Amino acid sequence: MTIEQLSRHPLIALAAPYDFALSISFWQLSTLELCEQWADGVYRRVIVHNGRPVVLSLHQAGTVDAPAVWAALDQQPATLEETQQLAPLVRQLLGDDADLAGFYEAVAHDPVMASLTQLLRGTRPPRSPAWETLCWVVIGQQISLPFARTLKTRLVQGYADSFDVAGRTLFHFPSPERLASVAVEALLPLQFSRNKASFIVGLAQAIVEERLDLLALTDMPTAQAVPYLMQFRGIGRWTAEFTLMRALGRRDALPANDAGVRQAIAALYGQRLAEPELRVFAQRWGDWQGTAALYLFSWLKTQRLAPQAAA
DNA sequence: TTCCAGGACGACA
DNA sequence: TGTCGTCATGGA
Repeated sequence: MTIEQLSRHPLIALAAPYDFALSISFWQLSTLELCEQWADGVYRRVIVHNGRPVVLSLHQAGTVDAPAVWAALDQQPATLEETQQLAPLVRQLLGDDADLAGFYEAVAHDPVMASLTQLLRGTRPPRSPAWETLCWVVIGQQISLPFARTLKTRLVQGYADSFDVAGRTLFHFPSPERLASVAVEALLPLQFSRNKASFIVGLAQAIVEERLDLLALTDMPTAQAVPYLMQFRGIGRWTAEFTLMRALGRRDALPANDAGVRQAIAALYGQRLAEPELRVFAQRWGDWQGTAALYLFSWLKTQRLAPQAAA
């Protein structure tokens, strides 16, 4: 399908450079295909629109240097009015405010990171809602990615609404209200540890009881948001930083204790660093350490996917 | 069998 | 404040 044909639809222009496919497939090994999907060049996620859950589909239209998407709601192309209404959310979902050019310039002095920015040019990982992200990250604490994925799948299969789209099942992540009412014991048969189950339920209850305000994170600098999150049981520094990086796209939020970050630095820079040393090491990226971490993750993803793609 | 995974918490010195 | 044991499972 050509751009001309696609241009029948109202377009949402995005900041360049932006590689839609590269960016969306970023989380392919973790959360993708449960609450968000990437198939046939289309990104799908369930959103609440005018008070009801609908399947939002984003179709690529444009190029890396002139990027744009067009939207559909429940498989029907959005009207001009709907597109205008959806544009801010779409831009937020796609991390359109991330200043990639600024990042590339800031790390140009680091040959390794500079080569990554060339290899992954236009990568701007999609963001997911803070509550959904926080749960994903808590689930992912300490366990392997495949097992984390198993737990995530069981959680959404048990507690999320599902939508059949293009022959696939798409889940709408359960709200805090839904998970706050779940008994910790009910998650144990899903192979959640008691700690992990109580963290998830407890955080949901904190939101319902308005002790935890994830919306307030938007207006907090990262240095304030990290200790704010860490007040709550189940959220350590890694979880706070990972959530801020993933959900809010904080360029200065570096999950320095992350095994993936350490692994990527060991592979690319030849240095196996513990958390304190890694934080010092990361100062070379200035306040772009979170964005740099995303590029390290993205590079790791290409390494992990390569053998599977060849198989 | 041991160690490591996209850790956090609580006890203890 | 820093260290260590514990939780919990799967895979290499």
